[in-house]
Amino acid sequence: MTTEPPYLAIAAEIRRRILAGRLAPGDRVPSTRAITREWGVAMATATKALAALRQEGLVRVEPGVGTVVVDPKRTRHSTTSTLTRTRIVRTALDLADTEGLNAVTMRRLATLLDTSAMALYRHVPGKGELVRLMTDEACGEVPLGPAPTDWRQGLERAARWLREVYARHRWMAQVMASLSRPVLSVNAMAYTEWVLGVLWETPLSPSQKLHAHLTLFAFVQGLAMADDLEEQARLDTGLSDDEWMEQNEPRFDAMQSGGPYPLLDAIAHDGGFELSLESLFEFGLRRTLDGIAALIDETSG
Amino acid sequence: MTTEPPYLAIAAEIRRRILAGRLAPGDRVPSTRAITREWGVAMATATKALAALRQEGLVRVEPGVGTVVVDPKRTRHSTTSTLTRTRIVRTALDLADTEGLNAVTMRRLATLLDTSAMALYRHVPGKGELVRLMTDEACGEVPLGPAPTDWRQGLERAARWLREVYARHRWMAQVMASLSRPVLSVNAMAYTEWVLGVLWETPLSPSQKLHAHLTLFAFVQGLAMADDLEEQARLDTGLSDDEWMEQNEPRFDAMQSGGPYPLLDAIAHDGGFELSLESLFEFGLRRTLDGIAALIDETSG
DNA sequence: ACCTGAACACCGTTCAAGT
DNA sequence: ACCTGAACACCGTTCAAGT
Repeated sequence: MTTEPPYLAIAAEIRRRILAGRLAPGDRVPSTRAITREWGVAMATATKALAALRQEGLVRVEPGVGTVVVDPKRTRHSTTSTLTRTRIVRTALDLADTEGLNAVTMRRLATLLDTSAMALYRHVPGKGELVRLMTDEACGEVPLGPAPTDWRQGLERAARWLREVYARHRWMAQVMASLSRPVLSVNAMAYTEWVLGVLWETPLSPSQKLHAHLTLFAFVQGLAMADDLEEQARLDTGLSDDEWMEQNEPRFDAMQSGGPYPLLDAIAHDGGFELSLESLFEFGLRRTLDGIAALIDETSG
Repeated sequence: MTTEPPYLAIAAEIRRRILAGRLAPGDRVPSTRAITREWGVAMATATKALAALRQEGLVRVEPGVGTVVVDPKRTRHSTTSTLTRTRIVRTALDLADTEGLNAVTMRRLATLLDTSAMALYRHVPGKGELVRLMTDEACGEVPLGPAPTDWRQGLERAARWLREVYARHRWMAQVMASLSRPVLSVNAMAYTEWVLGVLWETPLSPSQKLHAHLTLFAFVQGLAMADDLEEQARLDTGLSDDEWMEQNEPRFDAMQSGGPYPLLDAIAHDGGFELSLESLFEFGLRRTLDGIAALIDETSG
């Protein structure tokens, strides 16, 4: 038996653990750091050992997790579909929807698409532009339909359309809000045009039409931001809203010492009166439309 | 002359450049990378050379910039004020106000406070909690004053209060919005209590009171988000809104091919009818209050 | 008691090199 | 033409060590 290089010996040992089932598919194999400790070798040796296993196809680097055991049953995308801008944008969209915008990193995206991070830059100039493409794609998913003749029905449909887009893609609340630098999105522009068209027959001045549109937009945007923050909190902490409230009860109690809040208390003890973002949307939508109706009455009267 | 170690020779050369004025205070000295290229030495040598200069007090590491020449005139905080939670929070607040929330990193904060990043963790459990402390501090800056007896005046004052808080600290739009997991802030709770108090004498149900409050909150939040995104864009790109518009004109023109937008065009060519977030705030505030007034009339009538 | 340095596991992006 | 690897200059946080 010739003296085997240490890195091969280490790779062999980890291979044995995998084949014996002691390390199941998806499990993390020892990190380079762990290997240096366990075998008393240098980092370079540990890295080489893992690289050998990676080359064999036994393990794979999962960004954000570490090096994990590959599942041999999961038939790897043998039809290595070519990398295209659309494929990148769609994958990024899915990722943002399920794990939040923070999870969309070039490296993570690259492993999902089975390429290197740098290959993405051949199809997309950078992350900023990628996010812009994602918003445009998202705005194109839901059709607006023909504009109703009644301005109120039209504004209401526009608000519901926007709310649905945000509901499908909560992360969009973080990027859509800019008013003076509108998102360079064909589909977002079509939406604005649609709303202005709906208001065209009203006696409002062009400036008032734009203000009316953006008032409703800001309200829906504020709600979407709340939606997004809560979703993000759920993903980050793994806690539901109720669990979070329960866990933070002592802190809320401690804050009571800063002064009594009888009205807030009354509401909290009634369980927030079935307050949901859905009921808030319906309430606020009606109030805002009533307010705009008052202005239109005033102007035409 | 004994053979000087290479790292000392390199340090001496850079020192000469500084003393000769070829490298002025604030200028970047060669990075470790640049040193390896210029002198053909290993990274370890380059690092040791810079460390020597740092120890002398001639240069200092400016996170996000590199190693820069120290200004000897700027009398360094000789009264090394002790590190306290308040001092950390105030410094973080200033930093977020001037450079955005993204600029608030533990390392950056530490150099501003003349300590190591890890020293901060002795006073603050982590970054999330730091941001929470910042919001509470910010909400405490502006006094709400006594509540008016008229609900409409009260709601209006609440909206203006919130808008002022956001105007002073644009980054807050990113963290305040959550409704089901309220920010654990004494001062934010006091604000909610104040608004509910203002609405107490109206004939609205408790649930409607809460909805009315949050409708206005969502609107102001949506506007604040726009403010923040625009500020952030200005900081990131260094472009004013007008410069940005000019630079992106070709892209907007290209989008026209996706369909004609006559109404948007008409507005764009009139310069947006003096649309500003300020005029939008005034417009939307009035509409929302009118809408709530309609509900109150209906309920009491 | 308080602070530090090195390390871990990440980021986006540049650049030179490979097929 | 397309993709890759190494590198740069960062992150937040843990841990063991220093004064």
